Order: sequence, then structure tokens, then C-alpha cells
Amino acid sequence: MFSKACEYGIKAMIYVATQSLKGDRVKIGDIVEKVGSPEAFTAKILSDLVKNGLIESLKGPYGGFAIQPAKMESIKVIQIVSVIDGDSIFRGCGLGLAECNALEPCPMHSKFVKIRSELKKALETTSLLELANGIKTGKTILIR
Amino acid sequence: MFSKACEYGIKAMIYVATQSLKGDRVKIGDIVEKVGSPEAFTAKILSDLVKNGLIESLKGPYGGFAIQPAKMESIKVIQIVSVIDGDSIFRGCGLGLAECNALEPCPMHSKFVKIRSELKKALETTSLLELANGIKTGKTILIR
DNA sequence: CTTATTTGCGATAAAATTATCGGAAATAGG
DNA sequence: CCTATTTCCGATAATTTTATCGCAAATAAG
Repeated sequence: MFSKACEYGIKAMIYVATQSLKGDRVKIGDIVEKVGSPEAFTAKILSDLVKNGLIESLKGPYGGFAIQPAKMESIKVIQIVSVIDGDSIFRGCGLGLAECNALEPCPMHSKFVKIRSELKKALETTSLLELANGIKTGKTILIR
Repeated sequence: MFSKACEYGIKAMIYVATQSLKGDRVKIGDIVEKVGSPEAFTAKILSDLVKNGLIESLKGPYGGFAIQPAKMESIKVIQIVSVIDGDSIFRGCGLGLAECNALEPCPMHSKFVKIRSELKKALETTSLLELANGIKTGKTILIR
């Protein structure tokens, strides 16, 4: 469904959020330990998310990554996915046609329309805060 | 969503089905022209589908690929997908956890459960005959 | 200003996916 | 049998994705 990069990015964002809720900045080594992802690769992805304003970073000692708690409610999963994987999951054709719409649909089009819109809706309505709270309360996990 | 290999495989199966409904065998060159996929790669995929009994092939002159019309109703898209991409779309965790279930869920688990089961259901209930008929009647297209 | 720390970034490498090539095996027809 | 045709199959190549490495840039603290 998502690329590895996207999976890592979402999980990293969630972990940083849980620590930012406690007022802690986190460094990359910390993140990858808690998320189970490769360090340099994850750093690249986070760098991308920084550029897109979804997370902030600070270099040097006492530096690391953080997300302002006030923003966590408004940051939705779809934004993270869009930055890393683009919008092909929602917009692209399930069978790879260059163009595919109700007028000239691929054979699976009608079957996919509903599923895609539900996926999009789920990602649009799920906030980072909600996901971070799941981890905080121990209801969900980031690694296994 | 699906791999390129899977997209090609599904479209090739649909095209072969439309021709088999007319009693025609089709060769690989014919298929890739109608489906817009690379020849040798598509041949590999079809070979895989032959091994798994979803389509039959015949070598030599007047040979090619065919699907018995009587089987088209019982061949569901999920079988094609399973042969080519496996079942990770239905069974795997959306965030890549090795194990992820209602007891120890990833943060997105509850959001994905419904979408995945609907996707699975759609693929389970969509038959090759149905898709081939869409092409036959001109309601859907395979290439663009 | 110097040092230690940490992200940023470009180059590179490894692995997976997608794609091509050449020839072997099968088969229909003359 | 011989030939033409077509799938099958192993090797290889190209591309994309995933991952690593080394060093530059920034920054906090003494």
C-alpha cells in the first residue's frame, strides 16, 4: 500500500509527536530505535518532512526533531503520505491506465472508486495527535 | 496498490478472456498490443498464471493463450492478484509491522481494517467474466 | 574560539522490481 | 522428417526503491 519510506515516515512522525507532547526533542538515533527503521534512510525522509513543514528540526547539541503540540491536531496522515508517496494512491488508476475516469473507465474502476475514497477519507480525518495518543496510552504499538 | 506485474497480469487475463469468449486463442504479441505492456515481461507473468491454472497455453503454430469460458465466472480477481503479488495487501500491516492485530495493533490498524476487508471483498466477488463483458460491451477500456 | 553534537546533503551501494535477450522445447502442417 | 511458429526458461540488463557513508553546516556550551 505505502512505500517503506512512507511507513517509516509515518511511524517516525508519531514517535516524535509522543515525545513532543512531553516537551522532549528527539534525535534520529532515538527515533530509529523506537521505530525499527534504518537510520540514514529515515533521516532523509525526515529531512523531506522538515522541508514540507510537517516537523521541525534543530542542529547541534540539544538539537533533534520536534512537532509543536498545537499543530498535531491539524496534521493529518494524508499530508505525510502525500509528501513521501505523492497522491497516486488516491488519484492513479488501479490498473495503471494513464487516464481513467467514469467516462472511460478501466475494468476495475467502479470497484475501486469507493475503496479509494474511503481510504482517502480515513487518511484525511486521522490526525497525528490521535495516533500519538494511541501510543501514549499503550493502545497501539510502533514496533514488533 | 498493485505491482506493475499484477496490473499487466489482470489486463492480459481480461483480454484473453474476451477473445476466448469468441473462441479465439491469442498469442503474446497480440496481448501486449491490446494491453500496452512489455512483451517478454508479460510472457513471464502469463507463464506464472499458467502454472497456477488460471489460464492455459499451447505451444507452436495455432498456439497461444486461452481461458475456458465455463471457468470465467469462477475465476475471481483475487486469485490473479494472489498469484502475482501474494496476499500482503490483505494480510500485511499498513505500517509494516511484522505482526499487527486487534490485540497489538499498529496506530493505523483500526482505520485500515475496514478498507482492507472491503478491498478483499471487491476482489473476491469480481469475476473475470464480468470484467471481460465490460470490455466486450465497450463500457470499459484496457489501454489509453 | 574551540569543541562536541546533531541535522543536511551529495555520492554511492545494495536490493527489488521491471524489462530484455537468446535459445530450448513443443507442436502443427506439409 | 523438416520447417515455421509459439510458449518456456535461464541469463542478463535497466530502473526504481531502499539503504549506507562521509563530510559539510549549524549550533550550544565552556
